[in-house]
Amino acid sequence: MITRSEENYLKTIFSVFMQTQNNVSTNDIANLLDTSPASVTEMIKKLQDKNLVIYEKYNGVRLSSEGETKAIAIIRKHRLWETFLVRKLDFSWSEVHDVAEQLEHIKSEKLIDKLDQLLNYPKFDPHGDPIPSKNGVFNYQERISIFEMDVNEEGIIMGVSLDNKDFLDYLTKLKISIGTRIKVIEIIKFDQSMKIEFDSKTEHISKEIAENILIKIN
Amino acid sequence: MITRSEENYLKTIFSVFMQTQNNVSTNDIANLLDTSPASVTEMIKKLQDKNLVIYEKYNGVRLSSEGETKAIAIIRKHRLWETFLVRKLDFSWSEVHDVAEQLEHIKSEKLIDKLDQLLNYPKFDPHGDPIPSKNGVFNYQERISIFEMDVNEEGIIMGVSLDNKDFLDYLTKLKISIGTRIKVIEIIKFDQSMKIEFDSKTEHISKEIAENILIKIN
DNA sequence: TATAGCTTTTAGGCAAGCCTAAAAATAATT
DNA sequence: AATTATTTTTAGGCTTGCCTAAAAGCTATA
Repeated sequence: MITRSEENYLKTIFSVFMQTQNNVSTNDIANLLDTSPASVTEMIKKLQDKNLVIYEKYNGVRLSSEGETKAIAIIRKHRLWETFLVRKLDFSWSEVHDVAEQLEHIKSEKLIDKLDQLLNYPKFDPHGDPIPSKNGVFNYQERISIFEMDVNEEGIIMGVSLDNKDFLDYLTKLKISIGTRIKVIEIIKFDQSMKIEFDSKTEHISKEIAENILIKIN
Repeated sequence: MITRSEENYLKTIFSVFMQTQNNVSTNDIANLLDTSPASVTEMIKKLQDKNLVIYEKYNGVRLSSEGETKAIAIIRKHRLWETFLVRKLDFSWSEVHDVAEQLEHIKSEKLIDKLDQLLNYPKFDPHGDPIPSKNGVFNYQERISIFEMDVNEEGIIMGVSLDNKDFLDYLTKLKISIGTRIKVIEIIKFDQSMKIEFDSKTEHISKEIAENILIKIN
């Protein structure tokens, strides 16, 4: 049996490894899980004993294939629950995270399969992140941030790269959501802020905002 | 913050007290929670420190009003989740218990309110037990078991008094569910088994089955 | 290459929630 | 009422998952 805490470690190791393709450091895990490096070392050893990670002292850690399977299953559950909360219970973009963080640890294969079915087998969650299928396959979608776009370029919003309440609330206020078609009107050299057009109106967004909104490419 | 374990103790104390109207004994709690009496004593002290129970050494325990509020909230969550699983995810009568046991500990008031709304504010769960409202009010329905009925008496099934997989699976096989109208045809003196009629057919059920099916009275 | 500065690990501790064994209190029976 | 049986509590231990402080190992820079 895998504990809730172990699941959180696996999820964290998975997502850092996805981004860096390198063994994940003790310190990084400690920061992300808001715990001490000493606790991380200890837990990694437990995960190693269970064959869920590959670990070498002073050299970081990565998931074994068994660990990866488990991590993907947790991510699948998290993203399906987020989708459920938004679609069926009218949660807003910014409210789903904490609740999904709890729901992702519920153990019942049938529950997740049925939830998947209820939601009609969604491929992306409300943040635009891919939901792995039951057999662990992700449906990637190449995305770039608005910040990387040129003037006059157009795109469809496909997700965000930041899961921060204030950020998401601001997007809601601007009425920007997944599927919104936008066009870059102007880039202000001085502060790299951008004027963008969508739904027949223009808005001015900061560099920080532009960097964290992702559009579909090609 | 109240822990999952504490929640389970409160729930247990509440339900035993409901049945007996007496202080609940250490041993009873230990048996129901499948733990040792020593652990129960220890936990009760913790709950007492948190003002959730009223406890006197060697004299059992009962809930404080604060503890009762918490217990009712957990029962509300459990029964709403059971209703959700059956109605929205096609779980059968017998499958919901274990999953609801996990889901009842998810902490989010909004989640429960929205779930309640999605299900259209149900008053009874799939076993026919009342779901307390947000402010803790139960909608009781007086019920008796089929075993207490006389020959030729009729009634509508309103619930069960046993949450056992084999029992519930058997009811499913007989196609007996909540709302089914039944009539007692014959009572066999020897083993107190009963012939009952429903949906234009007769079935023969044992005393044990009859005792655990509840019908609406009046 | 030696040393200063991180990072990581080890060592020793703590709270929660459980355990067993033994002691104390209560209940039942002779 | 005294003794036996049962229930409950206390005492001491264990595991999990966390902590801090100190030691050990790496890395970067003078």
